[in-house]
Amino acid sequence: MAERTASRPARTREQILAAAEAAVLAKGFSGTSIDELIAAVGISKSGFFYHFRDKSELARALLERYIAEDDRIFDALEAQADGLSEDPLHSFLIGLKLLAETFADLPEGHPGCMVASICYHEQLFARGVREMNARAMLGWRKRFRARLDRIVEAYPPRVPVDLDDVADMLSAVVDGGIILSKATKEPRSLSRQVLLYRDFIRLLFGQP
Amino acid sequence: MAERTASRPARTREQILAAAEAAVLAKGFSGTSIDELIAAVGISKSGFFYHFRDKSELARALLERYIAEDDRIFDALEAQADGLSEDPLHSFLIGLKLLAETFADLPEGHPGCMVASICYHEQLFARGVREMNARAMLGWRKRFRARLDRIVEAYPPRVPVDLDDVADMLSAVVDGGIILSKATKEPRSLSRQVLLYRDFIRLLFGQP
DNA sequence: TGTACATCAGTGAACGCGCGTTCACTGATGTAC
DNA sequence: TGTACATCAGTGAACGCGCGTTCACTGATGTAC
Repeated sequence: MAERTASRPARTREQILAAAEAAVLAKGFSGTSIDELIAAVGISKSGFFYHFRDKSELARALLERYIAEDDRIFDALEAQADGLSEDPLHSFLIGLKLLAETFADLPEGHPGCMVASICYHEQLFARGVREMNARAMLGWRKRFRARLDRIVEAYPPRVPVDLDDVADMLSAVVDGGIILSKATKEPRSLSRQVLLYRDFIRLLFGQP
Repeated sequence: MAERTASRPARTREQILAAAEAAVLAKGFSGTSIDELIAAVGISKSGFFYHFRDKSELARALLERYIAEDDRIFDALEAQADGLSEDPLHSFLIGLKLLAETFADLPEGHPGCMVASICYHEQLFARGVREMNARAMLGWRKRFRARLDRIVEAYPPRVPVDLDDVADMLSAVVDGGIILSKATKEPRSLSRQVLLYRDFIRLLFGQP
């Protein structure tokens, strides 16, 4: 019975962040109270303020954690795809397929994108948080753009496109697909949207 | 000087809704207080509760108004596009171009999609609001799907696709494009994403 | 090996402000006869 | 045309609860000598 208090090192902070992420994605930042977080984790209110100076520091940490985790996932997916094909187009297409499968494997559907949630709360946060959000989005652009640059060397696009826009479109389709899935309560929609983006890439760079 | 109180029929309700929409899209629903709305409109708190039983009725009215306005905009765009071409594919492509221009004409960028905002607050609202959200999204699917059905009669798609997914993709690209624009603070991104979706449609149904 | 001190990871109680909501009331306009 | 009543579009004051935040304190573990 004392296990709940035992064997709990600095993992409390991580538990707070996990509870906060789920709550914020489901109810928004202002809709999430510190009281409900400490109830979920099993600490006192002062325990929360030991880990975070104030609520806005929680927002910062939440976004930081989300971006790092997201980057980790993309790194792993890209490495896996690159191991399956040396051709830049095929590797990208494989990566998209893997991404779609990752999304399809979430039984309850994707819980939501923290970057998107913060976009719809932007006026609540200090400039630092909004800049972090922008950097994350631009980081994904850069990541996907690098792959597109290698693709166009071998496969000229069949219509003129701005490669930054094509890179951005993956972020847009994922964020939009999440909203589509959430609104319609059809968890599968998200992965189907990613596969449609994959069709676009195939049509755009595929041989005529 | 008394003009502020004069000539103000049932327009107060509309002013409350306009102020609420802007605030909710910028700060989230819980982050928007009734106090700030009545300050913006210039009425007392009881004046607010004369128009809305409670705050959750405001959410319902906000979503209802947003969906109606959105439908009105799409009706107008489609009518305009249909006036410019009788061919279903060309008309759809024209409509997408007009939509992109509409977005490009918003100097501050798109203020946000109420359906998306509510998705990221879903646990806050009663079932009725969430169902309204789902119906709105499915309504857009039906609207765009009807156009795609007419397109495939004349232009067989060059790769096999589910037309509901292709219809959904427009909603996803718009919602995702809004988030992309908001996060990066690049208002033009949204209309560029719509034009990329247009490229996809052209590639998908265009002659080889 | 023992003692002194520092740090870590919290507890418990209190505070005060802002929030959504209620209630009795009101002046202006509309309608019936 | 005048009077009685009803409805519309609010006002003003009060309430109480939940929220984020602060502050003094604490027991367990780590480190220096």
